[in-house]
Formats: sequence, structure tokens, C-alpha cells
Amino acid sequence: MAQADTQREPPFRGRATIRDIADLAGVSIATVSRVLNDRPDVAPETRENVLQVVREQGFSTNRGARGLSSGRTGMIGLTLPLVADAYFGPMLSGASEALYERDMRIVLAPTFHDHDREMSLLDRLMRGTTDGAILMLPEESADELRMLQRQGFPFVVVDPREAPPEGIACVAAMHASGAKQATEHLLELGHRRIGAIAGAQGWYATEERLLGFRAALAGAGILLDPELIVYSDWRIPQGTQAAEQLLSLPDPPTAIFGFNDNVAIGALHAAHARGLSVPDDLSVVGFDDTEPAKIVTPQLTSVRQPLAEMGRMGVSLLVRLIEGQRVDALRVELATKLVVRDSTAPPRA
Amino acid sequence: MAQADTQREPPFRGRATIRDIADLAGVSIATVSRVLNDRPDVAPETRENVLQVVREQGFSTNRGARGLSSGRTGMIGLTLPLVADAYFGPMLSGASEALYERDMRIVLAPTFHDHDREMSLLDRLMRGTTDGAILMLPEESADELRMLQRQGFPFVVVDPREAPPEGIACVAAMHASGAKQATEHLLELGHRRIGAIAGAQGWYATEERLLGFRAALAGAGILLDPELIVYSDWRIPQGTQAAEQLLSLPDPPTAIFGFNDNVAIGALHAAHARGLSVPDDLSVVGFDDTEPAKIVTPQLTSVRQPLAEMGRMGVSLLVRLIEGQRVDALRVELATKLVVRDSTAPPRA
DNA sequence: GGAATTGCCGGAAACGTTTCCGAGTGCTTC
DNA sequence: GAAGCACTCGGAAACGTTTCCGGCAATTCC
Repeated sequence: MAQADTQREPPFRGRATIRDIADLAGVSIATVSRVLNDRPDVAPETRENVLQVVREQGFSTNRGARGLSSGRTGMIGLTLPLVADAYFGPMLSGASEALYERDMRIVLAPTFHDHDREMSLLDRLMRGTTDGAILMLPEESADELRMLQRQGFPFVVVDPREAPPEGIACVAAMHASGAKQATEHLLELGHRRIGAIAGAQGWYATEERLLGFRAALAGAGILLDPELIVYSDWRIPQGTQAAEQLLSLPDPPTAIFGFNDNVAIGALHAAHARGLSVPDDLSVVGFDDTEPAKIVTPQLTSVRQPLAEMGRMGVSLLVRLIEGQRVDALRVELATKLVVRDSTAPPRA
Repeated sequence: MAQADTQREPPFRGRATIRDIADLAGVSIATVSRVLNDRPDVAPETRENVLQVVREQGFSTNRGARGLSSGRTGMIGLTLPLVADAYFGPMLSGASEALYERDMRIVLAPTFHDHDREMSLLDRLMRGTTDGAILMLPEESADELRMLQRQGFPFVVVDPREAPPEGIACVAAMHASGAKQATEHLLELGHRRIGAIAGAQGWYATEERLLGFRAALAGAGILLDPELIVYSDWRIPQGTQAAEQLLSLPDPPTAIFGFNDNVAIGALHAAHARGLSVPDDLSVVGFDDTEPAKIVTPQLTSVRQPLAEMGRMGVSLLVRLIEGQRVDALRVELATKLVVRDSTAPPRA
């Protein structure tokens, strides 16, 4: 049916342009442009006629040309450290879905953790090609971000690495609240000595989650043993290593709170290697609730971050920014929620 | 240093254009264009002078305009079913890396498995915006692909769903060989009753892997019990279900070969639920060797598919297609290789 | 019944590039 | 010493849109 015979002449070489459509429909290109963009000032009959020809010819407007002419390309740039990742994947997915609904497209720019100038280089390249950008876990400092902003390029940062600077659109998760929930869950189960495998030092997520962890402990009247906190690089091997360090303590913890799923899974491996049973001998909680949390055995209790929703929300903010609408809430925080699975239980008596 | 003072006037409103650069450098825009595109016919001195101004102004050429004028946008479209996925992630990653090296960009178009027209709609939209496309596991039939090709749009399919049609650029993995290796590994360990959790029926990958599976069995003089093959939708829950079915057989298999990691992990779960120990009571092999294979306990023996390399190779083919170079090998198959981990062992005596 | 308004539409100038064509140098060559 | 060539460069026409501005009809208003 897509191949239905074209009623009118099927002429012109190559791809149809707005000019061809105009000729075929017997109107001017201005009119065609108007119907294509749902502008007023077109008679219903004319509009329908043009649309008919458009359908027949399978025409779609050249976005490059539109971008040149109107200044709006309908594409937005998206940078992130990694694309093949259980954490960034859902964010990207959420963003691309939201963009798709708006008939916009994503120009992907993975930075592969090239701290130096990768990022600034990338979005420099992007200007003129995109209408704005979403920066996921940007490498850039607050100063650099502010500079970008001063140049009038619309962007929003999703999941900031540092504390998000004032006046920059930003979506994050409620780290502290999530960490508090997780810790309280462990507390309620009866754990008193709880180890934490934190993330990288200085990161916003690390600091905030530490805050929540401490708050919960304080609420239970427990004072924190500094030995029970060890930092990591967020990755599995360091999680394993950190857990080993924790479990080698003279008075080892009965539960471990990993600041993301990776390090929690690392802890699972460490326990397994020691012949410790989870959750009987050791409880483990993760953070993020990424896909791996569900496939690991035992399934991991974890704090759910609405990753896809963060991507969508980023798009939502960005679009409003681009359209010049006033955005009242430049900074949005999405709720986190503990998901209890099989890796947590009361401590052994 | 990126902020070094601009020696010359820092004029013009907004973003610098090639016109501004030309004025600043005291040459014509044609000359600027030539140096920007590394064309000959520019005096070394002039070239250096222009480059200097370009650097000072942080100029980068407007890709939209370039696309309009030259017909080459430097962007390529990439469609895939899912972006947040352990299987497609690495492919996407490899492709984006390869594109980055060529100073090209990816326009992402996830189809979210919308079989109907999503795809055709998407790349229709892409024309005029992109120079070509990479189709990962396309929903489209061979006929539709051929039609696309006839329209002169360069594209390559990576990981075809059906047997790849003649004359279409395509990169795949050596499914049969990998499946044969996996099965032989099990046979060498002494297994004689081996169950298979196949993928979706009719898929290229499924059929090819079945071929390898059968070949290995035949090589060992074992004739296949049809009960030992059950199809799935490639996903974990159906893997679990299929494994349960297999393990409930009067004479259950001592090893299970999952046609991807998902269903193998599903089998792991089923074994765990039955109190069966892997690999002591049951050996399990997966396929793809995605990230989850490494984090699951026990770590999964799996057939490695060079996912990222497939993405890169796709780009390589596509670029040659776009540049109109003759590509001799339109169809490339990448080797697979068994990675032995902890989920396989000799059967219990 | 003329003037003002409204509804539709076309002409044409942008938008920022690339590229073809030709022109001006300064050298070689016979 | 004129002709030819190689090397550089600039002018200008595209590329496919959007959008401003103005024009013509048909309607409405006093």
C-alpha cells in the first residue's frame, strides 16, 4: 500500500523537494511550507490537497534545510560517559523516547570518560547542528557550565557530578532520601554494624548518599565507626575489594550498603568467595536498581532511581528552555524508593 | 587557555559564520571553505592564517548548511530495537566510537520494537538529514530492505533478523561455529544429554545456532531428542520457563545450552529454584557473552560475540558505501569464541 | 456603495555552506 | 619576448527550507 500508484505524474529526479510538491499541487512553496508546519492562513481545501500530494510522494521535509532557514534543527545533542551501561542505558532510553514523541532526534556523543576536552569539544561541534543539549553526568566543572550557558546555548544537566550550580537546569535523584531508606531498612532488620561502600569521593551522589546514611544511623542512636566507610570508583572490582576490607575487620559488619549496584554486586562476589551466604551471613543493599540487580543471585535489594524518567524529565526541561518558555523549577529532584528483594535479612543471632 | 584573548576584534553577534572568519582573515569565504575541508589550492601561509582565526573564534562549520550545500551531512542514522540493553549497548558503543573517529555523528532512532512502520517511518524521516544508516536487527523484511536500497539510500544491516538478502551490506556473527564450539565443550566434559533453549523460531540466529548445535551432536554420534529443544523469546523469564520444562523431563538433561545469555541466566534461576547446584548438578552455557554473564554467580560460560566490533565494522562498510567505493565483501561474518567460566563442569557420576 | 477588514496566497530574501568557473599573478619555455 | 602553465584566490550560483511582506478577492461594516 505504501507503493500505491501515484495518481499524478511521478516526475523529478531523485528525492522530492517542497518545490516539486508545490508544482504538483499547483500552489506556491510558501503554501506548502505552511501546511507542512500546521500554520494558519491556508484554506482547508488547499491544505488537504497539498497533504494528498505529500502522501503520494512520500515526501518529508529536509531537516537540514529547515534548520538552516529557521534556526531550529529538531535535533538535540546528548553527551554521556558511556552508552553500553546498565546505568546510562535507561536514561538514554527515556530521553530518546521523550524526544521521539516530540518528533525530535538525538545526536549521540559518548565521551568515553575523556575528561580533558572531549566534552567541550563535542558540544562545540554540536552547536549549529542541534537546538540544545542534554549533558548526562558531565565532566565539566560548574564554571565551564556557566560559561556554556552564557553563550546562550540551551542545555540541561542530568545527574550532575558535582553539586549543581545555581541557575542551571538540572535533574537529579533524591540521593539522601534513598540512602536513608536503605539504611533504615537494614536497621529495622536488626543490623547494628553496617558497612558502606561509598562511591568516588567528592561526587555529588556520594556526598548526598553519605548524608542519608549518617542521618539514618544517627536516628537509631548509632555513632558511625569511620572504619566502616570505604570509598570506591563505583565499579565491581573495587566493590569486591572494599567488601573484603570491610569483612576483614576485627569486628566485621553484618550488612553492607553499596552506593551503587556495581559495588554491591562486588560485595556479593566477595561474600561468595569467602563462603559467606547472602543474606544469611551478610545482608547487602545496592543503589540505582539497574538491570543486574535483578539477575544476580540472590536478587539484590536496591534503591530504585527512576533513570528513564530522569532522561524524560531532562528532555521536558530542555524543550521548554529551547522554546524560550519560563521554567519555574530549574532544578528538579526525582524520588527514589527502596525495592526489597532477597539480599537482605535479619543478622544471624 | 581555551579562554586566551582573541588577538583580533571579537565582533559579530551570536555565532561566528564562515563569512566572519573570512572577513577576519582577510580572505574570501571560498578560501575559508577550502582550508576547512583540507582542499588543495591554498597557499600554506594563507591556510595557517585562516586556521589561526578559526581557532581564536572557536569556529566550527554548520553541519546543516554543509549538508544542504554538499549533500553530505556527516551524520548517519542508527536504528535498533532497544538502547538500554546489554546486547545492543556494546554494538551501539562500537559504532559510535568508529563514527567519532571519522568525525561523524550518530542520529539515534530506537524503534522500541514497534514492528509495523516505525522503522520505515524513521529512516524516511532521516533522509536528507543523514548520509546513510546502520540498521541493527531491523524489523524490515528482505523485500522492504531491497526497496530501500533501490532508492539509493546507503545502509548496512548489522545482525540481521532473517537470512541476509543478496546484495545488501551486512555484518553478522558466526552463529553456527559458536554454537558448535559450545556444544563440543559440553560433550568434552562428558555430557550426553544436552538441552537447548533456542531463540525465537525463524530468526536467523536461532536457525544458524541450531545448525551448529546439531552438527556437534552428530559429530559425537549422538542423535538429537526433539524434546530437548525448546524455543523462547530470548528473554530471562522464558529461559526460566524453558529450563523448568527441560528439567521436568523423565530423563532430564545434565547440561543446558541457552541460545543467548538471557535464557541461560533464566536457566540459572530455574536451577537455583530447584535447589540444583550449577555446575555440579547442571552445566549451563550461554551465548553472546554480554556483561551479565560476568556478574551472575556462577559466572557464565558463554560464546563471545564481538558486539562492539560488529558495530565498528558496520560503520566501516557504511562509510565505504557512502563514499561510493567499491566494497568487495558486502557480507562479513565475525568470528565467535567460547569463553569458559564457572557454569560448566563434568556431569555428576 | 465605498471603505475597512479578513482570509488566502505568492514573491523573494534570507540561512551558512560548497563548488564551479574564471581571473590574476609569477615562472618557465621556446 | 610572447605564449603557456601552475598556483592562488574570489565571485556567484546553488542546496531546500522558513518567513516577512504585500496583494488580491470576498466579506463585513457604517
